[in-house]
Amino acid sequence: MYHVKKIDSPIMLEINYIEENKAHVIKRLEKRNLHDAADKIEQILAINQQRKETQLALDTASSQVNQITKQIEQLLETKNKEKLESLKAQSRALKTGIKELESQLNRYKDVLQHLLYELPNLPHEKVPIGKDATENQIVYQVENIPLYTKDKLPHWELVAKFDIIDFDLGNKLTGAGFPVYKGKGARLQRALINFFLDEAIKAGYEEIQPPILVNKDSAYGTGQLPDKEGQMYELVNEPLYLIPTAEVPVTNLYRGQILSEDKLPIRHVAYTPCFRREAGSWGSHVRGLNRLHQFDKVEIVQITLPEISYQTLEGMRSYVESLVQKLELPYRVVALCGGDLGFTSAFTYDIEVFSVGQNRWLEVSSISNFETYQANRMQLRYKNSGGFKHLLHTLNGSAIALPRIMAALLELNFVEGKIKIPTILRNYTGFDYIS
RNA sequence: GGAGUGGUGACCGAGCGGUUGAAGGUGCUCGCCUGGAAAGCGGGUGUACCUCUAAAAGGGUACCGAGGGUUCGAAUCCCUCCCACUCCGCCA
Repeated sequence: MYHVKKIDSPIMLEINYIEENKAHVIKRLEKRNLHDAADKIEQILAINQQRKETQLALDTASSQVNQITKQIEQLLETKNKEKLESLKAQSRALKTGIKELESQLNRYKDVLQHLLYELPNLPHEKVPIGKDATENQIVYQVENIPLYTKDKLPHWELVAKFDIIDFDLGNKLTGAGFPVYKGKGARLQRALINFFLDEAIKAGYEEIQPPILVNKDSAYGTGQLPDKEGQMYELVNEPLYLIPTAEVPVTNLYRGQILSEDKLPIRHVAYTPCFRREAGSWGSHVRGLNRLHQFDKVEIVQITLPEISYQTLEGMRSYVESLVQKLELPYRVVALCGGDLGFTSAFTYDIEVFSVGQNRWLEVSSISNFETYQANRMQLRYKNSGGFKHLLHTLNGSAIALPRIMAALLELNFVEGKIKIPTILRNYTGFDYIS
């Protein structure tokens, strides 16, 4: 059986913060519309109190045993057998109580760990108030959104017309949500991947090719577990998960590390396929490439000092914007409101491109600052010049997820019966049109 | 799949029942030396939890892959599991 490593420290760090900032924590959690936030926090603190009391009782008893052991050591040479035996008996008697206390303590720790693992990150103060996606705040939008006209086709019609992506073949091989890219469709996708990777490398990100299967420790580290249990594909004969995003393996590269300041910031880019079960989220609005079980994504990850992480977030945002600009796609940037914010994130920007064939915005990138949330779970820290250890901040962003970019790109550039490839991609595709 | 070796601190590496939170080294750090550096010399340098503090200092407990057992006492002995490496086989 696979055993998730129990980590004492992050739990306790976090619990102390909660204890000292109870009102603040509850208020922030309520921003997520977590209505029972106060109850949850009270419950956590109550169990923590019991944990402390048990710890104290256990330490006291253990200390007594240690005292007796020392006395025995001294007595070994004098041959006072009776005294020796009575001390041994005393120690044995204490032992049963110790065992009881130990198992009690472990129970409290387990419960506490579960409760804390199920607590989402605290939203940053700038996160807009709101209950769902409709209340996200648009922070930027291009001025001229292309007009939807009847000659604009949704991408699922275009890809069928030009025979570049085949959903039926995917159904045959695997099932819904696993499309087959063919010919110029495959080449366009590969061109985009290479373009995104090259751009990231130019921007100073180091490329990584991680495993696309990860173990439980990794999935807990970045917070996919326990929150997204059931959303990941899990192997039946090994306790491994197919990654839902490169964020998982790439961030976990640094799990358990104490980095020196001169190594920071860490900047990585990785291209990987991503796998998501998307259980219960299918409907007519997710036709074609809009939602898939397997898709390709280029992901950027940064690990930075806490004091600059929001600057870093802005940098990542403008980097992703530069990509959609170079692809000449109309886009907007939204700040996710409390109700729409992901479980692990403290602040998230979504980049959405306009789909002229569907007359709607499509999310192509999500750029988040997790602050210390993931670092805390992963025990990812740095040592400053004074020798003090602090948790780092982790961030990541899609740069960019392929399917919807592909969809928007095909739809926008379908003019006069053929699809024009954006100038910047032509060196990568080796062709200028799909016709 | 078969056979074997091994998992110790930021890192390398000793220890194989009591004075070991853990030798030695590297790294880091402070001081001396120097015009400055290198070398050299001397000192310091694990983590977490509990307790005590306004805070620090202090006190206690636990931790040598994980879990359990033996013992007054376990890094050291026993059991189970996990992981890594090596050789053979098979295979991209």
